[in-house]
Amino acid sequence: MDAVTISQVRRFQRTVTQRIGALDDRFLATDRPLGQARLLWEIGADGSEVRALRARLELDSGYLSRLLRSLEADGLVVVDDGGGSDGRVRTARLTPAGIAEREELDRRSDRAAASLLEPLSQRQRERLVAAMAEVERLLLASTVAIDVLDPGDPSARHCMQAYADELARRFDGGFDPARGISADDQELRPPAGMLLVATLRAEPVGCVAVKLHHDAAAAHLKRMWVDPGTRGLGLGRRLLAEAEARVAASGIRTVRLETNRALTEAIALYRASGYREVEPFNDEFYAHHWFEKRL
Amino acid sequence: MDAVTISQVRRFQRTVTQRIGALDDRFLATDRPLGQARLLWEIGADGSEVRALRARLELDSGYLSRLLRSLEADGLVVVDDGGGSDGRVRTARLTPAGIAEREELDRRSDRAAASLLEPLSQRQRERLVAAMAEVERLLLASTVAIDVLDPGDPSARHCMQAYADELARRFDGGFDPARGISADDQELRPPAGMLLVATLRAEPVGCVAVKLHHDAAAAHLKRMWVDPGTRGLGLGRRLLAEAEARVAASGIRTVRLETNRALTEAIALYRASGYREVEPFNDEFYAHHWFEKRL
DNA sequence: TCCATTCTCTGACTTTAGTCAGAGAATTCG
DNA sequence: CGAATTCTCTGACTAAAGTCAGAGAATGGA
Repeated sequence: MDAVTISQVRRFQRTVTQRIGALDDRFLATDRPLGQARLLWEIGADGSEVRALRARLELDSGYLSRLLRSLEADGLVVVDDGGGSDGRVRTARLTPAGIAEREELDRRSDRAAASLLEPLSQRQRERLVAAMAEVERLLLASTVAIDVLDPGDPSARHCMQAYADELARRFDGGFDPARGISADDQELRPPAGMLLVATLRAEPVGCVAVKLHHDAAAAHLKRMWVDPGTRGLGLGRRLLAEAEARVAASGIRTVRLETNRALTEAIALYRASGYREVEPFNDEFYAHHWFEKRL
Repeated sequence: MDAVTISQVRRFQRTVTQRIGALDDRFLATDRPLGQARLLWEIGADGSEVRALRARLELDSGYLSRLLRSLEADGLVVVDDGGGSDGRVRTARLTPAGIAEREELDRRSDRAAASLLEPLSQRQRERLVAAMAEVERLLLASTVAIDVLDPGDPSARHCMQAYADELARRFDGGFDPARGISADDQELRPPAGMLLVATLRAEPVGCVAVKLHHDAAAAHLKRMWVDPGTRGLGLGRRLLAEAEARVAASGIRTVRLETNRALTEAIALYRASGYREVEPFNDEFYAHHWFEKRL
């Protein structure tokens, strides 16, 4: 990769960690250690399952337990089985004192952020905030990982369900998967096909299914979905490119797909990615447009 | 300050520290603790005075000493009196093994930066790098502090010297301070006047002198200088605004200044900041333009 | 010249962060 | 139903990071 680009990224890292890290130290520093403060923050006003905290903060379970004990000892937190169905899972909740301390942290963070902006002119502030939003958006995009998952995987199921729900909402007359061309689990397991799932911090945020039809000349894409909350990150394009790369790796040189006229942004994506509209090559009930791309 | 703006800054902080911090951990992690690795890095290929390291990394002197001892024990560093004139100051230098390890850290950092860019499209990379450069530039700008310094202060002297050097370089026929209107130390100490100095991480990067003339109706600005390396950060504008605020605070309602035609960017700044060109109000040898602003 | 200051270093600590093994209760899967 | 797994917790550690006091040599200023 371009050396100038990389050195810009590293310079950014240095400046930002210095400047942003310094704020953390100066403002968040109560008499409370950073680990406890972070946990206090992460529990939130509505409480959190201990299990979720462990996942979000990526902490050792023993260590987390001890942190909770120390917050409990200070009267900021109570831990109980939050009335949930699973008797193993415990829930941490802030006491009024805990809420007060969390609000204090909040105020300090606000002041820290304000102190960053304070020396700048109005115009500079606007530009900084806009550039920050852009950096954040693209860093988020670069955090998304795309992997082949088994269709039975919970993340995969979540995507399929979300896909079906969205189509049901957007199609005139709803969507019934049974009426469309199948893409059931067997067809999406290698070597028959595969399911690519995009995940952002362990949350599934997009997918695309590939049916390889090794006997036929063309692979077939189905179940293309991107979480509405993560649109604009170029995820659709990445999923498509990843799928195409895998198809090409299997020796097939043509990719086909069909889509519904309601899915305007998908259609735009296909066109922009080099897909040509072709005559119908199947009788998919929900399709209005058929596309093909030579790899 | 605007709550939306502040929350954008805080969201940025969270995303960036997560994403950038994770890279640190995953890639920089040799078998060497972070503190040692940072120190190794900071010593640099040419060595550094221990005193300078302490200042740059803001470490306790005992702690730093111990870190140096452990790097020395691993054969990566030697500490000696670097042949300097001050026998108390010691200098740390990397051994060949130390240089090799530093280069390894360097390669890992490069790889970390590359891994950040890798999932993105070419277009996204370009946008990310551009936005990073903008954030960095503005964070740098917001790091600059402006303070009133005594003209005898080393930072103040540095600015005055840099100012004179620059004029000597840019004026046709050079610059001799003795031929211009005076602005000597006595005139730049309260209450007669003051000297504002902008510093970026303890480095002086700009200044402006204010002569108050309490008897007269107008204050007088002189010695406006911004370090060439930090131009484009809006520093000139900030210095000017700060000076005007101090003038206003002393009850004076008019600011005057004169400048040379060679200083085109300064002239543009004065105009953009609301200064009107007026008839010559003094006989400054080096001046071609005279400006005035009502506060 | 002498006194205060600077610079580095060592000794003696504390706190924070984190790891690992395993136990006990609850749940899920075959 | 029984076995495997999940979830939380405690005990017993280690390593890293950092603090504080003070000593000894070198330097600078009155």
